[in-house]
Amino acid sequence: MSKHIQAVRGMNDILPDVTPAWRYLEGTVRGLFDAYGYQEIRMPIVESTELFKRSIGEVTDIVEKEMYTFEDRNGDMLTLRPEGTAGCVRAGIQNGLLHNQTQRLWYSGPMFRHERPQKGRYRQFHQIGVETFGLAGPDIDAELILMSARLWKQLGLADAVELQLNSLGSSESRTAYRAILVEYLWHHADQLDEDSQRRLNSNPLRVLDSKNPQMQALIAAAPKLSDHLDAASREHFEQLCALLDAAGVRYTINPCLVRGLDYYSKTVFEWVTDKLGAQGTVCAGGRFDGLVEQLGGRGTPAMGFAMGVERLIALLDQGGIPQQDYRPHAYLVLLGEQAQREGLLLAERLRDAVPGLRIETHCGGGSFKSQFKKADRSGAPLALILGEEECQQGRVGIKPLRDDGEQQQMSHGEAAEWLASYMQQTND
RNA sequence: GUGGCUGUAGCUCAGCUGGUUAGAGUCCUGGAUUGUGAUUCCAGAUGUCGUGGGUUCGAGUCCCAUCAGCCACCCCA
Repeated sequence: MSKHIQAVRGMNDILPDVTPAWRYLEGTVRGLFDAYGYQEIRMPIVESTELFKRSIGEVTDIVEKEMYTFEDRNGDMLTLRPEGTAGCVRAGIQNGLLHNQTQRLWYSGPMFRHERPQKGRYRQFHQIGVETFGLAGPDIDAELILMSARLWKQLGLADAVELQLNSLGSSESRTAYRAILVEYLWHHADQLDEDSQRRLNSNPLRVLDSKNPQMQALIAAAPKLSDHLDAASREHFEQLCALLDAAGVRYTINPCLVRGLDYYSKTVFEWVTDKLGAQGTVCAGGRFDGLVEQLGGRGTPAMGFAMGVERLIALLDQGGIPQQDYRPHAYLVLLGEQAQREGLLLAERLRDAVPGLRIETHCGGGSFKSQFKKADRSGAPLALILGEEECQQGRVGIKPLRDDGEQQQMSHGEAAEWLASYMQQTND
């Protein structure tokens, strides 16, 4: 084993047995975004380290100890993106997409964080994300949540996830509350556990989210974020809730829901599941009205979310995905030298004549017996047979492998028609 | 970064308190059928027992280190 080079820890191969699930998810998501008028954007995987420091926050875990950062040959510090929002905002500013206009964008791709791998958590993982720009109201917040809710319905996951919602207030009121909270916690520093003492510096609001039972009394007595919301944020949040109520989307208001990235303000939300162990957040996002300006653009309201693809795939695996059939319709079996020469050409002609037809051509010779075995394994419902006899007569055999229909011989032209009508009958 | 559990054929696993040439199922290949698959029967192929050290007359089995996987903490999608 040591002679073999292994994949880098926490970076997984996505093998053919799961790629159908990935395609199903990606296809469904694309259709969903089209239905809401969102446009795709693709950003580089590598960005300046500075971008993430300025957006995610210098003292967050992500920036302090989880980024894959390296020096480029010319001395620039670069980082494999740990999330998508920063790059999306950068791309928007750089290309003038955010200047005095509205954008609804989506992206998907790999992200990198150097964490200890665990169920639902990998060093290379995939996110599908959505960002909107130039829209300040609770209506866009609601649209994003409705869109995600529709996705769960389409994927058959509606019963597996639940929505948690909170408001952090404007960046000003959040900052003010943060100071009040820090002061409170500072006064009780002796009662803080080790994690919370660390969070006091990095992300004090996260102390409220502690799972430690011994911290609960202290947390319960702490000043409440909701009591320190500015009036505009409170109204924004109430309107969002009303929109969700009207749409019949159920949610739980979780006053401890805080999110780890510095740029969030006002609305934050998470879709969580109890079916994936410790990494239960499947989709999360929020408003980041200050980020565009922070990255050098003109002040622009923004709201987005990201989904963890591996986690969604894991959920889909539990519920079973619809039979998306990428298997061939027909497996072409070839016996004899002439057939081996003509087989590839016959397959090409059939693909020309019958759009959408999936044919797997046998390569590499072997007995009829072994070829039929492979035909069976391929999952194809039909075997096409080209042997010496068929070659001489200019014909081809078609044998159903999944029902007890008779094997038939026909001309190549007839075979094309037969296959076309077969595909129509089976609605494929 | 911290802790617990696990590493034996491509895959799923057995291998008792250390004792000769390391096993099963599956998969793969060939045959029983000179041109017909999933069943059955027969035969065959495949392992540096994760890696490196140590203890021992002898290590898959015990000890240490290391790497990887899983789970939890932490973090977060």
